[in-house]
Amino acid sequence: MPIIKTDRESIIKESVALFKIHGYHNTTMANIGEACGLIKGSMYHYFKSKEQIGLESLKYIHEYFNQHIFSIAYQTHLSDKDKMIQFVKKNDEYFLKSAGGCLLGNLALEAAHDLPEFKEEIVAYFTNWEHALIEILKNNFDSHLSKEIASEVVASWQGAIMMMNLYDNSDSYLRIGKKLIAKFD
Amino acid sequence: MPIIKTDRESIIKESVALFKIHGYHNTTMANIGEACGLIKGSMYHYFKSKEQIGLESLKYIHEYFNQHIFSIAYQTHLSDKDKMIQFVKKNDEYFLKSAGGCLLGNLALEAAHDLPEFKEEIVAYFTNWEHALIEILKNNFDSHLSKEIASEVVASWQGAIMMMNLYDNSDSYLRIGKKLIAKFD
Amino acid sequence: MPIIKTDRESIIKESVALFKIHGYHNTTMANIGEACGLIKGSMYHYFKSKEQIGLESLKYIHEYFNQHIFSIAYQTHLSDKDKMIQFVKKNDEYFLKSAGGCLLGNLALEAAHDLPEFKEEIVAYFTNWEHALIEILKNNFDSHLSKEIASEVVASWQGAIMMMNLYDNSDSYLRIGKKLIAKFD
Amino acid sequence: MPIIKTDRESIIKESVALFKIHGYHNTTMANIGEACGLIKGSMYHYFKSKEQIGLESLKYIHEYFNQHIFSIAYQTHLSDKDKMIQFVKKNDEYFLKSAGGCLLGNLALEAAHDLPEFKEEIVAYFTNWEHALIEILKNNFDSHLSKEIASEVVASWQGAIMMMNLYDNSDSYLRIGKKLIAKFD
DNA sequence: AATGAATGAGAATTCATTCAT
DNA sequence: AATGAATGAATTCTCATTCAT
Repeated sequence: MPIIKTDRESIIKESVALFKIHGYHNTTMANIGEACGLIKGSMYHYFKSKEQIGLESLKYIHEYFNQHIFSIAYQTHLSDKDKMIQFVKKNDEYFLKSAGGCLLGNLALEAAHDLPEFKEEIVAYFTNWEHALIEILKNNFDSHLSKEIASEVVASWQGAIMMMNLYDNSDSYLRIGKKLIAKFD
Repeated sequence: MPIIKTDRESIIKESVALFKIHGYHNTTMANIGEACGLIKGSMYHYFKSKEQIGLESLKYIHEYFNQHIFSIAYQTHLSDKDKMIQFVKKNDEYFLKSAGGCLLGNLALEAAHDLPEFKEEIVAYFTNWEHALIEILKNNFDSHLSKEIASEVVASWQGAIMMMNLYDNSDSYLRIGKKLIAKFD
Repeated sequence: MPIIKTDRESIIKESVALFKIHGYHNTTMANIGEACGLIKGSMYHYFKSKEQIGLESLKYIHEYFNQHIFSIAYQTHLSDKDKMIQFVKKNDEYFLKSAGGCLLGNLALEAAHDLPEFKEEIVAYFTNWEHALIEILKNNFDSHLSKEIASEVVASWQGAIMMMNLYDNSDSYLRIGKKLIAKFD
Repeated sequence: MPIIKTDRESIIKESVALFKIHGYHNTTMANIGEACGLIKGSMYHYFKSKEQIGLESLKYIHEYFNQHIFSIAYQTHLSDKDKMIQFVKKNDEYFLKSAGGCLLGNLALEAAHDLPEFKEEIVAYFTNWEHALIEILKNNFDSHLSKEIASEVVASWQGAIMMMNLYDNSDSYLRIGKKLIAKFD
């Protein structure tokens, strides 16, 4: 996993914010530069292309989820229910706070047909998300059902994030996590 | 409302296909022209701008759903269960056949922040979708629950369509419709 | 001199109005068509090119001046003073009524370097104007002075028409004619 | 006001020359670029649009006149007659040397109706020109007559510059200045 | 005569990228 | 590391013109 230096990291952070809101193709190197207090040409000191910035942005967020959210599923000192509570809590914190929804979800549609490296990262992200949920569910649901629930939840969350962005209302989104936790009662 | 003449309509159809797969900003007038057997400049005979093509593409699909899918909810000669069966059937037919997922959903992520007219149309589409579902549900579920189910289903469907596009697997997507019909047993 | 048919003439009239206000290069065939209630392609039934419309517009106005204004100088039944009074009167009538100034003067600058046929017509127009004035002046002023006055007056009138258009004030313009008539007292 | 950096200034200078000869609408960004030894897109490094180049070209020449010609009227160490002699001399130098006539006058005809910012600058230029002349005249002529002479002279000069461009003959143009100076004898 | 459709060249503008300093 | 300048390709859009009907 890429350990990003401070300056590269700040460019990535700004890029993530811009890509989430405006999309990949509708964000320019000049936009990113402006957000970083640099001119567009200076970005090429840190990244060899816009595509690399895009890809590292995806990896950066993916890694964030791996470390702070998906990892919860693999902790040994928590009960399954507590894992799920933590998982949902962290997930909600991230998506309620972060304007523009889910970077990987947003770019999924733009990238699926034209940017294979992006697609690969995005697929891996959603797969890891599902695996994490399966890990929490597997002791309480059989393997097949766990998989079903996991993929349903990931999809529902993504759809709900999209709607939350359109309607500026988080009720539906939050209900998904609540129902998921309720499965452990 | 948009009673489009044959030629305008064929441009819109090609545009819809391209926008769904490549996104709005990553589809050029030259791409659209090529798909229509015209040169790029000729499109301006029919539409005053790319943005107008985008907006009419959204309206065209929205209208298609109004006429062929959402309308099922308001038919008087069908039972609620049969309405839902029909609704799900038509929905599935559309999304399984049509490459690239849901135009309105796809553009929601790209355009929500930069193209307010697009956003307006997209919001109206999802609202109509929910209203149609509520109409089918309202005799069997109380008002509040109907709304909840409807918005959940729309979001889940959108999320599932996104995943179907990424994973090339329709199982999760199809399960949503099945569960919805099962609510009437 | 071209005897223009009714329909050609109405296109020319609209074109004159548009060229005066917007200039030659900034007036499109579509603009002209719209003003005539035709589509742009239909103009090619009457004229083979935009350049021909431009040239005939110049000739049309030139001919108008020949017939209605410059001709006054060559009438035999009027005194020189009365000729000048009539000349100034007709001139004033034309330029006060017609929005946008002098077509030939306006296009002079656009055409002088890039449209030699236009330039030729424009030069002929101003030359005829001067000749007419010389004709009226020649009995009262020696040949050299008549020429000087004539060319000064044409230039002053053109400059004043330009200013009248910018400032929306006809005082300076009208003074030129008055002074010219006063030369016969 | 426009303290233009070297490179911006050289683009403006080339643009002025092109606009004077070919007009605003008939000069392309590619023409300007070629004259500057750049490709058309590179101009956008210095100016945000063609319109901005046009407007700055007008301001540049206006400023030139303010500093080198109009300013003569407000100098304290010269007699009125000497001011006028200097004024005419500098004016003549400029217009005899500079191909294509008066930028502000030329664009007045093209732009007055479609580019309000251009018109504003052009009006201000001619107004300053008149004010300068009034300043020189006011001690020898009453206020009303000074104004009349000034506006007549500006208009005559503009008309004469137009004719000088068409006929390639500066006699009439030069006579205006001579007569103006003679008023002080 | 007139239209609507189509064209091809070219217009202004954008943008990722490169490079000398 | 950072900048400002420059590039070349591409993008949206315009426009005079042609042509089949």
